[in-house]
Amino acid sequence: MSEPGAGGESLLFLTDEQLRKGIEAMFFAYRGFTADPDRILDGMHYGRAHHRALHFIHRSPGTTVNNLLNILGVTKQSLNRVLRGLIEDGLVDSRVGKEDKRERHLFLTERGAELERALSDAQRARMRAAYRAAGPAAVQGFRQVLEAMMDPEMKRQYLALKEGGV
Amino acid sequence: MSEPGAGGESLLFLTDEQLRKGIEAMFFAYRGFTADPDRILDGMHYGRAHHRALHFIHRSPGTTVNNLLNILGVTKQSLNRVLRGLIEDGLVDSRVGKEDKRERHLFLTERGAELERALSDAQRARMRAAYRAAGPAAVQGFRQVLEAMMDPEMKRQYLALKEGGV
DNA sequence: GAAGTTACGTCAGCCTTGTTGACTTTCCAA
DNA sequence: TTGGAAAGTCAACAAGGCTGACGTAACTTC
Repeated sequence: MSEPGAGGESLLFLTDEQLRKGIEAMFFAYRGFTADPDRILDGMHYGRAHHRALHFIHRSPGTTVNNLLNILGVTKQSLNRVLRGLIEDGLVDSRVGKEDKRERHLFLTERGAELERALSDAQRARMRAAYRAAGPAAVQGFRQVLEAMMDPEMKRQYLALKEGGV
Repeated sequence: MSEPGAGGESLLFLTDEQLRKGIEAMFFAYRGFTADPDRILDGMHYGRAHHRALHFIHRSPGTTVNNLLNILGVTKQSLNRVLRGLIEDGLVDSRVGKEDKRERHLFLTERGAELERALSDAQRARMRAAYRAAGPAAVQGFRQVLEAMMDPEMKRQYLALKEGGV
């Protein structure tokens, strides 16, 4: 697949200018990446943090608070606030663990799944358009660079979430 | 919802599962992307917002406040708070415009340039490592997908910042 | 020259989302 | 059985977004 090209050209390639463009591309693209969900959330008293929680609960139903904490990389107090709102509003269901009663297992309710769907539909639509515009080969490169950019621990989490093949 | 309906292989390609992986890759990679500068800023009473200001002032010395506002996409009140701190601490110099005295032109001071360098060295190091690991072809794809993900207006800004060729 | 517009700064107040610290409940192991 | 660790909750604070209102200087237009 990639072939780092022998010696010479892969050097020339990594000018500071090239790297700077990559950095700015990440900055501007991330804004686009979050723009659609943000727009939907705006007005409801929810934000990006709620979106993230919904996403990962949808993805791993029954996950514990601690689990979610590791994935999201925030403090439990911060997550708890977000979760409390979602639970009170009936978007998320929190069930005491059967094995270990200290744990809370999280699930989306009907309404929670509905909002999650709206958010991820919007985000997927943009991603789909970008993938289409760039083409399959570009997408592979995109994923490769992103994976190489993650901290090892994050990458571990990301890959563990795989479950669905490449 | 998903699955378009024509064409051959580009179909299989854009499954919701593929798109979801792309979404999660963006999420985890962005954390890595900001981790090193955040670590440096931590402890100083600065944050990511200060980093962004320093970056774009470094990049376009003499830029006006309004210019920066458009690039960063925040309100002037928000930017002003950040800028005020940087100016008071002697990292940024604000000079009244010669042509139009209403404008303020922004420059990094010696110390400002120093901090900017520390931040962008760290960020570039990670980007360089990721580029090396993924290879030249992947990098091209990476940039293509990111550009396609930007809002048109952001993309315009991003390309206008080019000045250095691809 | 007066009136309107633009660029910038600032005050006040709000919201989301991060933080730390202190606490309870539950589990487990010495 | 007791003491520590782990999971979760409550309280308070800070950063950095936001809106709205206002002031001032400088430019532009009529």
